[in-house]
Amino acid sequence: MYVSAASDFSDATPGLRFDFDSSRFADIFQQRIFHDGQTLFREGDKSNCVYQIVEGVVRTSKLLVNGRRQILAFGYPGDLVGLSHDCRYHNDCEAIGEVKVKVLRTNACSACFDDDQETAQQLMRLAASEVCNMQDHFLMLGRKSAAEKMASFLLTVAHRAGRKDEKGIVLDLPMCRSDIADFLGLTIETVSRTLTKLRKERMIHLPDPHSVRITSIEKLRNLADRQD
Amino acid sequence: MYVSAASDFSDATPGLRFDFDSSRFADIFQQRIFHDGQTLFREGDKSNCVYQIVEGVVRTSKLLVNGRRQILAFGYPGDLVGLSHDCRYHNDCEAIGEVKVKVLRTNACSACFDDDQETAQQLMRLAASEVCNMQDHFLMLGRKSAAEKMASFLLTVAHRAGRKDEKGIVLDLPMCRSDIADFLGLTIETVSRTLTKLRKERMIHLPDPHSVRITSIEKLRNLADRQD
DNA sequence: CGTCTATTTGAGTTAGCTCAACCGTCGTGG
DNA sequence: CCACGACGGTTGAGCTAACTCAAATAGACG
Repeated sequence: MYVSAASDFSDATPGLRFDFDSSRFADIFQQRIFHDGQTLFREGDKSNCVYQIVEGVVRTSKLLVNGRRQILAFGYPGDLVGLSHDCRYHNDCEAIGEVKVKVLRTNACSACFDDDQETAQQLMRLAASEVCNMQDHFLMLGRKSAAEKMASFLLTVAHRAGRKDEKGIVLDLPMCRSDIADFLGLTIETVSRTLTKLRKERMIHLPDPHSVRITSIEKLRNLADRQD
Repeated sequence: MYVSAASDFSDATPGLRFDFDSSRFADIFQQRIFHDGQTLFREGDKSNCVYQIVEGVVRTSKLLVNGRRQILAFGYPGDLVGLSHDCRYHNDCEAIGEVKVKVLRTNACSACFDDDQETAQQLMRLAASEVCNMQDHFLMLGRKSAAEKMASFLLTVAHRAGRKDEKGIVLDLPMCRSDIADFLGLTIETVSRTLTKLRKERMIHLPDPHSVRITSIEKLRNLADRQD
């Protein structure tokens, strides 16, 4: 489970922000580093920690028996991963590159912080707002073309982690093509072709495979929710 | 937002059950009937009610600007719809056929029931378990073929609202083909053809368009999460 | 009986998939 | 230092699952 705690990621969750009060939780907080590809947790593991990303990016995913994979979300700084309604994690979570997290131990079989009503309410709102983000992901998976998916994805990352400079907006894509493919429900080839297509249509530059410069955010927005 | 409150819907949320203590909420509870196609709420509406389905089925959905639609979930008796993390609903919700609901007025801008910690915790767990259900829906939308989607869908409905008799499991499908199509990310034609295909492969009978009899649950299960 | 709507079925098209080749980068070992 | 293989990404060619468009069928209802 993935929860966005930053205010400026999704238009659907404006102004929502959540910072753990570290002093209050000093006894249960702990910083930790994960390296590229390392697992934070796996589906089915007993869940006794919630993680808040401090630096870097993680991916949460589910596997089908035959090896097909769906990436549920990319977790950026501020986001929470690992919330569960029972004692188990319900998806895998891995680091993409170097990732620094705060580890928050939860009491036995609950992520509700029974003893702290205020925090529980914060988590409730976060969970509800995460449901909201997931709903947009549904729309994308079920009802958008490859180009529309890619445009939506780039805009989301831009909104989340884009840096503005004189020539436009610059993004890092630390995840590999197969991560993007499994997030959007496409193949790596289609991801690659679609990026090339957006480049040829002068919406983006691709200085290298893991950097994107958005050169026309208007075109990209038109594509992401086209009217036809 | 949709929350499953019944224990036996998803294998991922075993044993989770939630019944509002009506006596405790007598002052804010109210029963209400909605007729086929009637709207419980629309995306963007101010959210001051949560609904628990008592009889019938509802659909929650989101619309793309161009009219494309994604159905997020079908709400069955026991389920909660209309939870929000802010003051607004983030999807549409309509009745399918005659629907009886309990209406639960929430205080101004919160579904957290600030004054009732126990209920707040229940809702938290429900929201988390709903996220869990949604994750399975992701896998289906992003990574399954039409036949696999249909098989998964039928099994889910069977688990939720199937009746067992001497010849197998019988389901009602009160929703129309276009609802199913928009839930699975397919077209109505593909839904229809896929049902016909499952019928010809002797997994189901179709006595009429809104009834299904599962004749081989094993075949259906194999198809839903095939190993190849 | 005619109209309307939902569903099914058929025929042809296409977006995205599969399979394969190719390219550039990087780390390793001779 | 270079050769080599591994890996991630891009591109091409052909295929196919699902889509679009169209027509046929079947109930429901006035």
